[in-house]
Amino acid sequence: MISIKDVAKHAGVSVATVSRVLNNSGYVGQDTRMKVEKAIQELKYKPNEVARSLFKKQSSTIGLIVPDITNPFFPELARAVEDTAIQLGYNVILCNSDEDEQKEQNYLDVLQQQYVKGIIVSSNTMTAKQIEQLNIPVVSIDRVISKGLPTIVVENKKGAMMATRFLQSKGCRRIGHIKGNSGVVNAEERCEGYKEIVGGEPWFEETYIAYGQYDMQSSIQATMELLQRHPDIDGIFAANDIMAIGAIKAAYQLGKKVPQDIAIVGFDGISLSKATTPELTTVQQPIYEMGEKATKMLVSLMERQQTMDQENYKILDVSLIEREST
Amino acid sequence: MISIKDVAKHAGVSVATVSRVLNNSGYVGQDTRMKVEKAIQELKYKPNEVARSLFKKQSSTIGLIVPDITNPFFPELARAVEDTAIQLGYNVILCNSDEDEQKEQNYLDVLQQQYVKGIIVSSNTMTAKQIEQLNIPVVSIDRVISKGLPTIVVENKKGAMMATRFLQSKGCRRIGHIKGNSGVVNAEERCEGYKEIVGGEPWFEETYIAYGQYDMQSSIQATMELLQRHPDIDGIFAANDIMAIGAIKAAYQLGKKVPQDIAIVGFDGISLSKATTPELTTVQQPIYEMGEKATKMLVSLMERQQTMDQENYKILDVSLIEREST
DNA sequence: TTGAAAGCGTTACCAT
DNA sequence: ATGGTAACGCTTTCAA
Repeated sequence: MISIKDVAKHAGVSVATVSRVLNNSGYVGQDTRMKVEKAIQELKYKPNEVARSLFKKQSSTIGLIVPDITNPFFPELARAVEDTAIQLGYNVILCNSDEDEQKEQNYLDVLQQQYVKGIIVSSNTMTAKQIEQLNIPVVSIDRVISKGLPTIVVENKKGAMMATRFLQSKGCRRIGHIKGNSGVVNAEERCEGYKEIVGGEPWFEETYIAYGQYDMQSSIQATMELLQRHPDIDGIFAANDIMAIGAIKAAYQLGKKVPQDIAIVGFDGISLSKATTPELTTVQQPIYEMGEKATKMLVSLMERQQTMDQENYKILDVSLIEREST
Repeated sequence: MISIKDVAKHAGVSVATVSRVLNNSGYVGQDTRMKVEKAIQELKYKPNEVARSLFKKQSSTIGLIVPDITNPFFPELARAVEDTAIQLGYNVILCNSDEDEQKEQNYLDVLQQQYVKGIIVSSNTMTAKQIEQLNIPVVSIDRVISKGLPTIVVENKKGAMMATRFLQSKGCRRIGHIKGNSGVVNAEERCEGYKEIVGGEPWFEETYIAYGQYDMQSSIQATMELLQRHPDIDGIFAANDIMAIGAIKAAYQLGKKVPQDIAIVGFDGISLSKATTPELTTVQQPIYEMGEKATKMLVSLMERQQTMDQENYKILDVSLIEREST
């Protein structure tokens, strides 16, 4: 690979000068600049990012840690982050923590060793202390880690309330909930929202809540059990779209028609929610916007532009999209 | 961040010695090694990957370039690659080329500048020449770039033939095809397989082929047009699962029942193919195995273990999974 | 068996 | 306005 030295030699100047035109810092004469630029062109020189990073103690890369890349919500988010990052001159390393604390810590180490300049993370095991030790900007997305940290989340509780209330308005009398992973903030919040609406109903018991894990398989299982436990259920609010799709499947397997016998609402608004039959009624998160905002927030933190504290904690709104499953 | 110098000082030895125990290379006395290891533990030292890469001119990272991360096939593949890479001591940078030659080239540059040690790529625009210039091992996955390159693909044509023949065996008399992106190798192969079976039928015309782009939106559109053009179609082979799901949607919108009025087969076997109603009959690719094999192949190339040439071009088998859409 | 020092490709400081 | 050079953290000769 061709280095700055080669360029310097080719242009008949010192490496310092080449470096200056590269970063346009310091003084460079008009014609000297021309000569150097010509040399760069001719040799097709590309600065070595590794050497740069070593010196600067930071790279032009940001890390993105997601819990499960096979959940379609995260590729959509990743896509937004990547687009925005590229546009702002950064690359992204995508890491899949698999909801595993060990793996997560490993990736944190790796990213730090790679001198990433900042990290966007969706995690429930990570602690504020852990993040401080990193000594680089971190933005939490989709899941709150701590009130003090830069964060992009949505109105989970409100969205859940909207969904549940909507089921009521559709005439549902017994509404069950398929909850996401226990311990995950947004799963808890969505569950709270659900309870807020139906918790006071005379029929309500905790057994109307089934425990899934934000994936389809667990949801099918959980829904089956739920519907066998309470055959009178005529409405289900699932904590994410993939689980809602699983719930639809489970309902069919038990011979129940959606939405005639049972109405189902999801959460997320992944593009797949339009792909099912029936199409899924869901609480739409502004996924792309979340990724975009998080990235911009991170970059402005990395570049230490002024950022009012209040600007660093954004709770985005959600909206209910009525489709065929209700 | 704490460096090798700190460790050396703490252990009362030279940096050279610390480096030796780190890489266990060269001679290190038994007790010296102990001292150093203790120091490493106590200081929680982690070698700086950037500095290492700079010296070695290669990092312990591999690149993975996929055309579209929002197509569920690729996250599943990425997951397999990542798992395997980690296990073998490598990290992966995931890049999304968006089927865009420009972006692809940009990522190639970036990866090279980061001294990645190897790349796994799914591309149709990349040329063998382009890859040679990289001077690092590259494994092509899912799409053949050139016969001479290390490659992992599946029996696309055979799979397509199986799918089409299967539709015939189910009694379909007019079978249409939703093709993937024009110019993409596997889309062409799957189309060929389809034609191989029905190309000779008296009813067949080119207009039984509709042009999609491996995503749902384009497929809905294409299927609509196809079914309006040929209302007699009672079977559709879609070139991937997402398009098959789109085809199901389109059929419903035109008031046709699947599988009663029209049978539909997909290709890929993404986990979502089980999620639809009706569940999708599809040609299953061994997705995880593909990612795993590609990664192992790449790593063995990177580490220059002996690799018989014949071992570097693998065409994996596919299998038809019959479910409810046929 | 161990240490000193050169070098990987950059950048930034200090001279000139 | 330009060049020389130390330094970033590491590995690997070369000597001792």
